[in-house]
Amino acid sequence: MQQRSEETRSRILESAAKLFSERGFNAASVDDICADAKISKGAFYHHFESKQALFLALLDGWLKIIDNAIEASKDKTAPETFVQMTGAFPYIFATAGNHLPMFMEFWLQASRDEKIWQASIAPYRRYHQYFTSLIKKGVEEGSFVNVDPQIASRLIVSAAMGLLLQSLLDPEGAKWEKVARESTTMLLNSLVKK
Amino acid sequence: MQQRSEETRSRILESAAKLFSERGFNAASVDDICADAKISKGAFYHHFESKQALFLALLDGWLKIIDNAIEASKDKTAPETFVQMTGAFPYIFATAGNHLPMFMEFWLQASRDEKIWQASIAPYRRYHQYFTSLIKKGVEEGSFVNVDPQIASRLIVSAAMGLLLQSLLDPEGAKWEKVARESTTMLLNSLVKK
DNA sequence: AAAAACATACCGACTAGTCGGTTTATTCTT
DNA sequence: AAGAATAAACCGACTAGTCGGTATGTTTTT
Repeated sequence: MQQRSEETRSRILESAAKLFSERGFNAASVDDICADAKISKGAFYHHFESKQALFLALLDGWLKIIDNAIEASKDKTAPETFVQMTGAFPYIFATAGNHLPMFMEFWLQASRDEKIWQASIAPYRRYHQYFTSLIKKGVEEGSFVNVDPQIASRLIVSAAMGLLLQSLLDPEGAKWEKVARESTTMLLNSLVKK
Repeated sequence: MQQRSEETRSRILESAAKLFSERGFNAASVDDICADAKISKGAFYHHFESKQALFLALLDGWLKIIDNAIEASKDKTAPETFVQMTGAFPYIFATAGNHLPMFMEFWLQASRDEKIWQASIAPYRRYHQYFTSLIKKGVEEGSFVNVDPQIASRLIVSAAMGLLLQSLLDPEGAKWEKVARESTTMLLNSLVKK
C-alpha cells in the first residue's frame, strides 16, 4: 500500500521544514530529521536522493503557494488588488513566524547554490513582472499617477521583502501587521491620482 | 613588536569576511580561514576565543560603519539628508557585492543565536529611531506632509533592506543603484509638501 | 629570561551518504 | 481462496571524511 509511503514522505517534509527553520540547512542533520520524523535513514534516502533534493522539494511547495496567491488576484483593477493584498496581511503575518525562517534559508541557499538559485529566482522575477504590469495598467486606466511602473514595482517588492525580513528578525519590535497595512496605504496614496 | 600581531589579526578578519560571504558561516571552516590568511590554527585561537567570537568581531566592524554613516548626516534638514543618502548609493552598491552576503549571514545567525541577536538588533533599532525622528522633524518644520513618522520610517527601512536583499539575490536582475536612487526620489516625493 | 605570538599534531564529536538485509504490501499462479 | 513470487518500503550499522577546538612545542619580541 502506498498510503504508508506517502505518510512517511510527508512526515519527512514536515520535520525538515521545522528543523531547517529552527537550525538552518547545515545545522539540521539528516539524522536529526529522521529522528524527528521517527523514520530510519534508509527510509529517508528511499524518498529523497539527497539532502539538497529534499530542500528543493520543500522550496517547490512554497513557490506554489506564492503562485496561487498571484493567480487568485487576477482580473481585478489595480487599486482593488492592493486593497485585497492588504486584506491578506493578517494571514501572512500570522503564519510568518512558522514559514519565514524557512524562507530566509531559501534565500541564503539560493545565493550560494546555482540549482536552488535557478529554482527560486525565476518565480520571484515573475512576481516583479506581475506588479509592473499591474501598475502599468493602473497608470493607463488613469487611476494611478504617471510613475515608472518598473521602479514602483521594485519599490513595492522591496518594501514587502524588507518588512517580512524585519518581522522575522525583530518580531516584538513593532506590530508588523499594522505596519504592513499602513505602509501599503501610504504607498497606495502616493500612487493613486487624487 | 605588536605590528605583526595586529596584521595577523586583520588578516584573519579579512579572510573570514571573504569566506563567510562566499560559503556561509558553517561552510567556511576555521582551517579554511587559516589557510586563506596564511596563518596557523594556533595563531587563530591566539587571537579569537572561538569561531563565534570572530563572527561577533566582524559584526562589530560592520555596525560601526553604519553608525558612522548616521553620525555623518546629523545637523541637516530632513530632505537634505535624503538627498545625501541618495548620493551615497553608488558607494553602497559598489561595495554591496562584497559585504552583503556577509550581512545576510549576520541576519541568519542573529535569528538563531541570542548573543548575536542582541548585538545586531540594538543598532538596527537605533537606525529606525533615527529615521523616525528625522521624519518627525521634517513634519514639524513643515517640509513634509503630515504622515505618521513611525510608519514612514518602517517603510523606508523596509524598502532599503528589501532592495539590498534583492540586489544580493539577483545582481543582474536590475540596475540596482538606479532603482535605489529613483525609489528614494519616489518615496521623497510622497513625503515632501508641494 | 619571560612573555607574547605563532606552528603543528592531534582528538572526539559529528556528518552525509551507503549497503546488505528485513518487513510489509501487491500480484500472479494454481 | 491459498500460497508462492515479486516489488516497494524500510531498517540501522557502517564508512570515510570534516569540523571546532586543544595540547604541546617552537620562534619572535621585549
